[in-house]
Amino acid sequence: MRPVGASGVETRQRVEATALALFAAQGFTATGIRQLAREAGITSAALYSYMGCKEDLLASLMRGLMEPLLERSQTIATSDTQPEVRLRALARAHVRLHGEEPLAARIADTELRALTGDLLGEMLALRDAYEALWVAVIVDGVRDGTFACADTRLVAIALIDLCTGVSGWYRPDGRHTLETIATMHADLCVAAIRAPR
Amino acid sequence: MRPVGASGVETRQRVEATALALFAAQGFTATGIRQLAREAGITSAALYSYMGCKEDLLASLMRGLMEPLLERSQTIATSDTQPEVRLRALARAHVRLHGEEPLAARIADTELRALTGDLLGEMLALRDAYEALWVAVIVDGVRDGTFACADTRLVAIALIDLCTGVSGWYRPDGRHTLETIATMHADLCVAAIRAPR
DNA sequence: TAGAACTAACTGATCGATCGATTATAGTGC
DNA sequence: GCACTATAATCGATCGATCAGTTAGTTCTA
Repeated sequence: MRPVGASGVETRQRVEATALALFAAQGFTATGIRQLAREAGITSAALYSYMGCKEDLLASLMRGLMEPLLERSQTIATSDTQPEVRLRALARAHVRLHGEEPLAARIADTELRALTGDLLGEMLALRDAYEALWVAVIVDGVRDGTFACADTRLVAIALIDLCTGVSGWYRPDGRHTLETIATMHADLCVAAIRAPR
Repeated sequence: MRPVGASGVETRQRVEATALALFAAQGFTATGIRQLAREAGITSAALYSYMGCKEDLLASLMRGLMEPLLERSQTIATSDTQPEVRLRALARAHVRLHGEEPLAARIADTELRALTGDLLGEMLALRDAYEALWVAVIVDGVRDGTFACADTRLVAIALIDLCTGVSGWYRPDGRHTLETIATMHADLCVAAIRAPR
């Protein structure tokens, strides 16, 4: 039964926003499609107009964070600037997106294990490509003497993790702007591996 | 039907080890008690000899990480040493335990949202008490001029997160000993917030 | 010392509930 | 009239937890 004035575009947005909120708050598996549908204002059967299956919905939400993050970061990592400038910009981009999209970030950071098959492969590839950008920038910095570190991959992961917690606590009405927070994290990253003078 | 030679002590250990592995690999909610029981070598009914309910089991696994972590860290944070020494030791303790107990760490880091009521309150209190130790040490370091940072809480969380990723990749047969990795992380933490000279 | 009584360590079956996904159908809007 | 946007009902399956019962191991007592 189609309600008066129903719009597929709006309903899709509601479904996605509801899924973001519920998956982030209680986890993918713990969110049943009946709850998702009810809170999106439709029935569970109607959900399948907007998603292939539940796992497809999860993957698309995660993609919604990972793809822009990777894109922004690829541009930064390949820019013709000093490694320190690039590392700062990588950190900023990471914190910014995690602050702008905390729900998607939280899902992307915790629900990889809910994915199977090709979807899992795809998300792992995005994650690995993203990490590789950080590694490359740090390697450049070590090579030109800006940075010093004993294990580039370990450090890249540690710094990415350092920038990741924002999604758990940032609020737009908090003490600092997201830009300030992003800068603080960038400062921490650069200071952490700056080579001794 | 009691099997010949069955031992409650051994069975309990198997249940806990199985739960650690499964909860960490696929998530708490996605791990059904029939699977847990089967892989522990008993039936789902027998599980209830070893846990109050599924959520109780989760909480006890998380407690198994959080309590020693908090204990070790309390001793460190209240020791009569310089803030830098204490921060290094906090980071080491964190990385060490996350490397020694990667499964419990992974669960503690991702499954808080599966808890409800008093259990959730308890775990949140442990987490908050733990964070407060880092904050206190960093505050001391800022006060005595060793450290410089604009927002102590933000930095404490960022540094804890920096040390947390180990549980995702450390393997005992890897390139570095856990002690070396712990030291690297401690170095990153101290360098990240050391005051300019 | 043997058997009864008890405790420990389970089992198969069941309960009430929910799960993700599908199907036939129906109202809406252009 | 047809594409869109839903619905109620249903399917086959699984969920966490409980219950009545069974076997193994230990202790007690006559």
